[in-house]
Amino acid sequence: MNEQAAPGRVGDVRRRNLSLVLDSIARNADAKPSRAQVAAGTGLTKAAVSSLVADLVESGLVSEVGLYRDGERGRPGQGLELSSRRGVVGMEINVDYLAVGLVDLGGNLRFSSTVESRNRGLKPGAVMEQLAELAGQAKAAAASAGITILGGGLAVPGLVDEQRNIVLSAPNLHWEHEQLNPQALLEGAPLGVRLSNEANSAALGELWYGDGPADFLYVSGEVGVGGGVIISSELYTGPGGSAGELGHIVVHPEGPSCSCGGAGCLETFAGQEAVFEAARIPEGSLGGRTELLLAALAADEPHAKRAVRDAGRYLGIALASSARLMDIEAVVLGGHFAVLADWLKPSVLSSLERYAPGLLEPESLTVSRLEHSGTLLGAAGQVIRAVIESPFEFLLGKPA
Amino acid sequence: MNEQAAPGRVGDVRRRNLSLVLDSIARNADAKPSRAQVAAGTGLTKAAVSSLVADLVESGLVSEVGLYRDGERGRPGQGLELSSRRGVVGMEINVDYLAVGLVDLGGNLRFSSTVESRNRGLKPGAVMEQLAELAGQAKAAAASAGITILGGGLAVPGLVDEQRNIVLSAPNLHWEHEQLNPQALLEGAPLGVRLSNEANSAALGELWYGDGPADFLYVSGEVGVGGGVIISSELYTGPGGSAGELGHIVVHPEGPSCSCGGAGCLETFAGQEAVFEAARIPEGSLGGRTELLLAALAADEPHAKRAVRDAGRYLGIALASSARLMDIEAVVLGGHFAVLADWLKPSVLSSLERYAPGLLEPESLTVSRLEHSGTLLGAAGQVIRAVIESPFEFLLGKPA
DNA sequence: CCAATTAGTTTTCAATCTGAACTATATGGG
DNA sequence: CCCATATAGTTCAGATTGAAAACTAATTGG
Repeated sequence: MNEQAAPGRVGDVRRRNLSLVLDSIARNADAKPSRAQVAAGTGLTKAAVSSLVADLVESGLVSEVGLYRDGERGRPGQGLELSSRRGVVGMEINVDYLAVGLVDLGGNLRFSSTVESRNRGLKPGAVMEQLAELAGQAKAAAASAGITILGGGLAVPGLVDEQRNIVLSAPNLHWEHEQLNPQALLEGAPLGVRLSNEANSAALGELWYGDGPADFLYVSGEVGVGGGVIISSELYTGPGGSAGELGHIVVHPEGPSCSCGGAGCLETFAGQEAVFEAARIPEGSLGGRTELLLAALAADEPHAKRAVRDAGRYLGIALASSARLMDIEAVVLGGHFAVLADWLKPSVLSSLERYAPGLLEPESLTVSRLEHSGTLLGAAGQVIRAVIESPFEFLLGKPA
Repeated sequence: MNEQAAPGRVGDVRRRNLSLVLDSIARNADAKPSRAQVAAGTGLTKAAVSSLVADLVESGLVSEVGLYRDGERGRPGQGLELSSRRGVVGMEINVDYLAVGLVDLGGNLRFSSTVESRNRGLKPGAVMEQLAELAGQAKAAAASAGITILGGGLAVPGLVDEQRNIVLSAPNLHWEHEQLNPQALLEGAPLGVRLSNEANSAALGELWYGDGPADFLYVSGEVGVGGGVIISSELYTGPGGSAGELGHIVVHPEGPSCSCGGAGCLETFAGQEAVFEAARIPEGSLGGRTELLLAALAADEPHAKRAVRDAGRYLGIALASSARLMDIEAVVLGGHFAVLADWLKPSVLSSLERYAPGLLEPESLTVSRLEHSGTLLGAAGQVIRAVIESPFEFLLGKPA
């Protein structure tokens, strides 16, 4: 007998409805809905909602926030919200910085801190030590605000094995199959620390806390070119968990060889390194290469303009192919591409028009406004979503 | 309040378990499992399974097939199977033929019939009239075998709006936004007729009734180049339902313009028309263009060999990009590509090795063995799966 | 101050699973 | 031939849980 699905038990109904109620409170966080409003929104009866909310309040996931008098008549309701006294720590390792943020269950960034750090080539251990210091700051901030930390999310710019806490490959850090121990960053957090990919986390951040629609492709132009695919408000990771590698789509069969071993990849045309080089902005320039590039663009410097135009053209090709294959209807530009958006967008759009006319509307190509915090929010958000999706685990084993 | 998920009711548990039991019987069709075996396989108790099976038998979806004595001692079980007296009609409209098949719930092709028909440029009405004749044959076959027809699936080589029975675009038939009335093909079938895309149906046929693994990309080289993406044993259709359009991935930025309005699409290098032309096999050749091409390849004719090699090279590029973007781990070649596989595979593999080394193992590039019946089985299978996934609907309103 | 209105709780009921006890039907050794 | 053993399948009590309806609580406005 080959089976997979678990049998439905009577108690599953309650698990599902606990999640449904919690999700409803999360979605309507602005309204601080009452039990009656949650009942109307979910389709459950008031009686059922009362019972479910009682469990959620007892577990500490939901708080009552005083009376709520909005209507004209009748008894006022008790406003409900995800507890602001439970939080998750978002963390990010990137090529030239480290960052942490403390996010409460409601998705508010209550504390954050970033330090520059040239991590390329450093051993994971050394980087994790530095990150632990930052995590300590977040823990201190949580303690002084009376927030219990439930868990954490750690985003890295590479492919990860989430189950086993391994960074399979992060070429821009020069990491290859590195075992990490992210749990050590937050000793004692009941949900532990979840490892994730940077572009994927940024995409989720955009979905939950930015302007992302239910279906879009997030394009992250950090040192590498990464992507995150959101379908029906869920991250699409593919069977092996490494979907969204937009940077290694082949955009020219005679293109230069790529660090991935292939050739003609988008990253060889639109990666930061390729753009800086084509724009003739040497490595180690004083004042920062990005700033110099922006200055050159503002000054109409021809190499810079051409470099960005070409990057946009090939990005357009990759987006056209992606849209055909995955039926993508919207694109959000992040990272480096968000910074360059004013110069990049026109050539991306004209390239899309040439290679896939009518497929993507110009309005559906948007630019992220979350900047770096998007990745932190997304990394933490994955743990928050895990709580919202199965709050049952919290009902008995309540954290202090 | 913005909500989507439906609340869990107590009765949902039974709906889910009915499906679970039916699915277990379907998966283990070879074993004709007993109630006790289903209980062991699903994790439900014998008591629950007995009650669920009673409902399924009463509805006519499941039959008992005599005693089952396999063990050494003890009371023998009643073997269970999906009823062979309930069936679904699979139908296909393609550019140069029409086909129907009668498939019972167990997935056995009980009757099939194909006729050649040059449908390109014909009005949908004329084609549907011809198809109705074939459907009549299937109905007659069902009647004489005592099979009740529950519904049907109709596959067409183009993009469809499944909800509204519209063929949005089938360029190779010269159809554009055509309203069909597939229900008329099977008057009175309780589940109606479901419209679907040919490549997607073929992919599902491969998954359910062929050798397809749980995750793969099916590539259909009919007149156009189509694709179907299977992820975790489910068809990935994308937010708008048009995912898998492999034929219009851009494989060369300076490539020729394409019927889709774009340029450099895979179809302009690897579509049937492009291959025949490059191989210098003129339209309307006596003996069939495919047969002539195979003969030319067998005779080492240089234009033919080059045409197929180039098609393979560009197909390899498209597969490399697809694998990066969607994390695809296996590919099944179907249609024209299956016929040409012996000559095509080497160049596809060397192209993959050049553009995405190590990404796809050579063994994971396989060739479909279902041929045309794959599409019929897939089209019908979608209705069969719908029954397996929600058998509850059948419990009260039982078809005769 | 009371009618109207809305929030939330209590009570009764039905659905449905689990678990244990029970019945049904086979095999095989004495 | 018969009974211990084993396996299949059924019956029934018990627990969980949401629906529906009746009820209590709290507020506004005339």
